[in-house]
Amino acid sequence: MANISDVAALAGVSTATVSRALNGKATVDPELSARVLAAAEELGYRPNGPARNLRKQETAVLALIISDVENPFFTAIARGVEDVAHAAGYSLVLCNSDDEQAKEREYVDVALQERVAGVLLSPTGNADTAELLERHTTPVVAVDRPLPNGRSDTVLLNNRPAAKEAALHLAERGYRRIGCLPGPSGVLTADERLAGYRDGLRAAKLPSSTSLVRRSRFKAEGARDSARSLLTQEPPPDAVLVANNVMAVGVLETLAELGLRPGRDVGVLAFDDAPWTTLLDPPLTVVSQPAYDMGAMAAQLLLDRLASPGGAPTTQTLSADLVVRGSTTR
Amino acid sequence: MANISDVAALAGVSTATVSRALNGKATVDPELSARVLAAAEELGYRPNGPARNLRKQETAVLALIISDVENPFFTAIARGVEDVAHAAGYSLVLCNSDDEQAKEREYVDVALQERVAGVLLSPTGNADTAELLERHTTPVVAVDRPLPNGRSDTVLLNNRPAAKEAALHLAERGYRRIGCLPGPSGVLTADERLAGYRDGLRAAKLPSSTSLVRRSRFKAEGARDSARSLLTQEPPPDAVLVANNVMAVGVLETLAELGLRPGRDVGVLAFDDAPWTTLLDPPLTVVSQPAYDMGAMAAQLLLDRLASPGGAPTTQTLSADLVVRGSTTR
DNA sequence: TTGTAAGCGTTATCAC
DNA sequence: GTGATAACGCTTACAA
Repeated sequence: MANISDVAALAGVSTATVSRALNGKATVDPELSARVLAAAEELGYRPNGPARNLRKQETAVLALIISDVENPFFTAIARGVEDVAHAAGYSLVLCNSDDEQAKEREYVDVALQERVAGVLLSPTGNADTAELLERHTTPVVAVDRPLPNGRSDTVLLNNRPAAKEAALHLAERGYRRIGCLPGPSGVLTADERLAGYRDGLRAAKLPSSTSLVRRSRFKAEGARDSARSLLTQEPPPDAVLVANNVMAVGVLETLAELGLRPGRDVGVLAFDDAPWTTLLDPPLTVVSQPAYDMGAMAAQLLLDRLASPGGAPTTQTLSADLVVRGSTTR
Repeated sequence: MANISDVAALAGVSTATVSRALNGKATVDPELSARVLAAAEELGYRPNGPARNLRKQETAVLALIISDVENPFFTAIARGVEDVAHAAGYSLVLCNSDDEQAKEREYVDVALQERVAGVLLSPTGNADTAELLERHTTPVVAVDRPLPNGRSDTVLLNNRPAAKEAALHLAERGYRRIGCLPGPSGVLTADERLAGYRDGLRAAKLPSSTSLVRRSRFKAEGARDSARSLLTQEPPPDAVLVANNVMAVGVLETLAELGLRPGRDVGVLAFDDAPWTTLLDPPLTVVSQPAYDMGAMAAQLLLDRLASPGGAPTTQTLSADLVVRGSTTR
């Protein structure tokens, strides 16, 4: 592949001039500049990224490490990040940690090695990763969940109030034994949604019981098992609050298997407003998270941090909206 | 950030020895090696990627450029690619072209500049991109759609027979005016699905008419408009074949707005088996594409090409499965 | 087995 | 306004 010397030779100038011309520096003769551009075009010259990054000690690449590429919530975040990053001249690379601490660790390692300008991360809760990032100077923004040590810019959702509102809504609709599938223990979003759910039950003066809660991974598979175990006990719950849209798929499948109709037999309320939620019969009542905005805001925070490295980390908390549909109507 | 000289100084050896120790070369004294490892650990040393890539003239990174991160079909491909790449020691970076030729062009440019080891691409049909890639030596594999010039390894689906089978299924179920939303004109997958649909109508001796076809982007929005225009004409179609799962969302929304029930009023059959298709009432009949396998196969093809650069490009074609559910039962 | 030093392709500093 | 040249941090002959 052609390098800067090839271009210089063809244009009959020095490599310094090629570099200046190609980077649009003011101080270069228009005629030479034209010759350089023509030569570069002819050779299909593309500057060597690694060499440039090495010399400049910086890259125009951001890394976004999310826990599930197949979850629309995270892909919406990715779009938000990408639009803002792109507008500022940064490329975005996406990495999928699968909610596994080892994979997350590995991708953070790669990002640090490649000296990306900054990292956006929805942390699995791996303390190693947090420590790793803290020891290095690469700016980090946590999205959706905070880093264990909490010493970074962070964009969160007000999970606890949102879950409380959701539980209260179920209570108002006349459901009396409300179950909850909050997601995995130890993940803050899950723990907060569980706490909010309990807040709601308390406020509605409904009995709270551990037998109404099942922890599982944020996956359809785990939710299927949890839902089956929850709904086949005696007495069964008459409603269920589900922590995300992927789990909601598993829950709804289980309801269908058990011959239970959402709303009439069992109230169903899930976090995340996926595109298919309105297609169901009855349509799904959801807690809609501003995923795109969370991504955009996180990217902006990172760009700000790159522009002015000093200063204390900030935490932005966005609000979710309860969108009432048919699955919470008896 | 600590560099190799810092480690060398702390361990009391030369940079060469540090490099050899850290890269597990055999010829290094165990005691020195231990000292190096300890020093590297203490300093939180992480080799500078750009410097290493520059020196070695190679990277262990693959780029996957897909046209829609929010489409489960493409994220499933991404998982297939990632698993295979990861097992072979490569990192995967994901880029989202949004089905826009300019963005695709830009990401290919970035990939070439960064000297990634190889590129996987579901092309938008941009001839520029194809030419760009051809002029450089970076290996490329096309997934789901071929490159315009067709001179690369390629993994495809047998779209035309699959669409024909789908159309025939609708005919067998007694639908007589079968419409089609094949996706954008000029995109091969869309054009092939349209051709297969016409094959099916011909085989079933049903009338084919351009008034039964609406072209649009592979998006819910476009499909909504197309479906409305298709279904409100006189006489309306009694079934519709939809080219992907994202469009299917738009079509199903439109049916609901028009008060039409899938299956009974209008037969609905869509490409892609998204997780939510079984939750609908009636559940959606689909053409299930082996997306994960397509990704895994494409990654393998790329790895093979990296291992042995010579040889003619191959094209692998996978088969889709018709999964019959309720939306094609009257 | 270890160290010295060249070189990967850029950009930036310095003379001219 | 342009050209030589040093430097970025690493790996790898080659020498010791």
